[in-house]
Amino acid sequence: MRSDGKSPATIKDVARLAGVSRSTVSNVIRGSSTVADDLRERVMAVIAETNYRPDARARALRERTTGMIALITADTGNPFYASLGLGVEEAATLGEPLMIVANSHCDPAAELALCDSLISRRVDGVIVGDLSSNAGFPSILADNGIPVVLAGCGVSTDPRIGAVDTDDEQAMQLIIDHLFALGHRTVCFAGPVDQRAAADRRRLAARTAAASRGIVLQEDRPDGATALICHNDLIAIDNLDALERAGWLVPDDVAVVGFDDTPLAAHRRISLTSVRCDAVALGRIAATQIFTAIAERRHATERQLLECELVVRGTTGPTRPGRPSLGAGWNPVHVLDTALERTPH
Amino acid sequence: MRSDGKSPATIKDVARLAGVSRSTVSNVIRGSSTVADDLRERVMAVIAETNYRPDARARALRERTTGMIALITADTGNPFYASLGLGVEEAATLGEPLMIVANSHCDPAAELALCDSLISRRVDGVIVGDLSSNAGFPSILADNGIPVVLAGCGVSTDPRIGAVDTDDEQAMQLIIDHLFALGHRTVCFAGPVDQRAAADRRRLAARTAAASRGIVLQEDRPDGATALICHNDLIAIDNLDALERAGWLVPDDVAVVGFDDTPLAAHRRISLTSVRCDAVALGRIAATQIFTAIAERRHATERQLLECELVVRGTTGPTRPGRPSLGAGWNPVHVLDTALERTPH
DNA sequence: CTGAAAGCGCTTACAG
DNA sequence: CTGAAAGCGCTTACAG
Repeated sequence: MRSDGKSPATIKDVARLAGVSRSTVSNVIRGSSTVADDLRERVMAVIAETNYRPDARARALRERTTGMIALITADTGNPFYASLGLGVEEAATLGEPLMIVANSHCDPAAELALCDSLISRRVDGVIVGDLSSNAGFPSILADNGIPVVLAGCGVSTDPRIGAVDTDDEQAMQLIIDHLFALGHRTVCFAGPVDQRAAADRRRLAARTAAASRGIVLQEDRPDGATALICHNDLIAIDNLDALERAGWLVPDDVAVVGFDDTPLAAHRRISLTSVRCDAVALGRIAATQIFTAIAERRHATERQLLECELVVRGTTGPTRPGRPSLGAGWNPVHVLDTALERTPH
Repeated sequence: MRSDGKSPATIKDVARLAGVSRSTVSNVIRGSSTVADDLRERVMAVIAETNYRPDARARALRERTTGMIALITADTGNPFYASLGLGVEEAATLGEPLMIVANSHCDPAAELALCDSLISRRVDGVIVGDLSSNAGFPSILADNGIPVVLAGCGVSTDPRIGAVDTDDEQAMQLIIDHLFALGHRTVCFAGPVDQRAAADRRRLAARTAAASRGIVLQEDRPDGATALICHNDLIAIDNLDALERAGWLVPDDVAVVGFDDTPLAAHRRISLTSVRCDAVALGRIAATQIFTAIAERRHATERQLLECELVVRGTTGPTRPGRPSLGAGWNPVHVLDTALERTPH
């Protein structure tokens, strides 16, 4: 297949051509130990002319490390995960480990299959962007000596698993307080179509916050609500669309709140009230945890919550007495896994 | 690090525990050759109780294959790439190869570094979602015996490189014809901030199509244009925002056209006229090419263009005499690499 | 049908 | 400072 019909040069080839031993070539490559200058030069020259690149597979086998980490995502179409990945990338500059980005779709079977594959491949660490409710795979990874940290999807009961997440309780309290001040007394929480841990968590936080204000919280049912609190911006933006197509006015009839403050929330035509959390920082922190855990050959066990900020925009406003509230005629849209499979309107 | 303090079971452990040779264990795992039922059962039992998982690193070294392919992306925040990845995933069910998704940001230095890493790791194949203009790394990959196909970013001059892309010439003709019919005679093409091959290609196609209608095409400058043809939806949506913030009316003063027909284009509040191309199909076709190339130990050399369809929505309308056209007061926004780093308005 | 042996391409003590 | 040897965990002919 190679144009020249030969297979890639190995360390053996280089050693032979340079007239040294394989150990010496290895030492030159790794910059370790002191190699005599003339030998080093000879080896370097041969490496350059043969275009030799050490085989990472062999190295991985020998060094018990692959230089690869995995980022497990729920929904590649959500810019939130893109930011998360960017944060990981930022933190990764040092050892430049390669990232496997895998979309589990929060499907338990897919998660398990992925977990198996990741263990077989002996990835150095795993960052979980979201997972199905009560998913067991992080513990299986830990059982196999792989450090894992949850990023943006709660805190595991397994002490061997690290976490960095938004402070959902605080965030939901901000949302509820904002809606309460605007006069809303019945609100609806709209989660994703699948069962994912992050949504469970936010749902619960919404419940607590609502209770603190005496607000009635409907979950995934609209009955009488004048505001829609959505699990994330993607869901919020989709519901905004669905509401307006069904004839409701936002924010006059019903308020809509998102979560993540993705770039689009700030778009003039969308102007979505949302919770800003620094997804890039989330990724960076998770990655840092993982990298130090790998370096110290231990699990990642730190847990950290990031404060959020409410960004008020055009989709929330005061309730207007006499306006219709949501009712039987309309149901919140539970965005499909990747928002990409929706049929275009 | 492992909770039980032991390292993962190896084939040697299994062989010992089952009282057979390593070859037999290997045969059982791979289902190959006929192993006596009783031995098979014993081995299976030991595998189950030791939780043995073959080490993919060793296997890769031995089998000269890694079961990993890479998808190189320009901008993870663009849902277009998410769809592309979904298509690859769809086609991958058979051998369930793991995907390395890497964001080159279309930066030549990053591309080269990534290329190096991919060669070292001996990935089985590479799908390129976009690349910098005249990037040489696909040929370097090919030099190293790695099949590569460009998906959605043109056709390489290197015959060893496969391609599947939108038919930009046809698509641009659709756009130009549509705008011409609406009365537009001067239009502006807005590309991404970086130099990427896909944009070069579209820019050229716009030039040809515009010439066919006697339309004046301004590139990245607004002067006198009444319509903005954007390289992709992300750029279009950002420009829509920028235009309206600057006081222009869309579509009354200026028309905006996107490319990709991402889910958001269909949103009621955005309603972006765009070119629909099946990104999932693009990914699926590219992946199929790669997989057959890998299986047949050759380069992927097919080239294929997919027809596109123009979806007319609310951002394009007839020119209105007397309305202001774009001028010195405003410049198109060239969206940053990942659209995620924009400061929120 | 089963196992001993060689080898994939590296790195790492260990002699010299 | 340099090289011979062992070994990482697999698979694949090849004997028996």
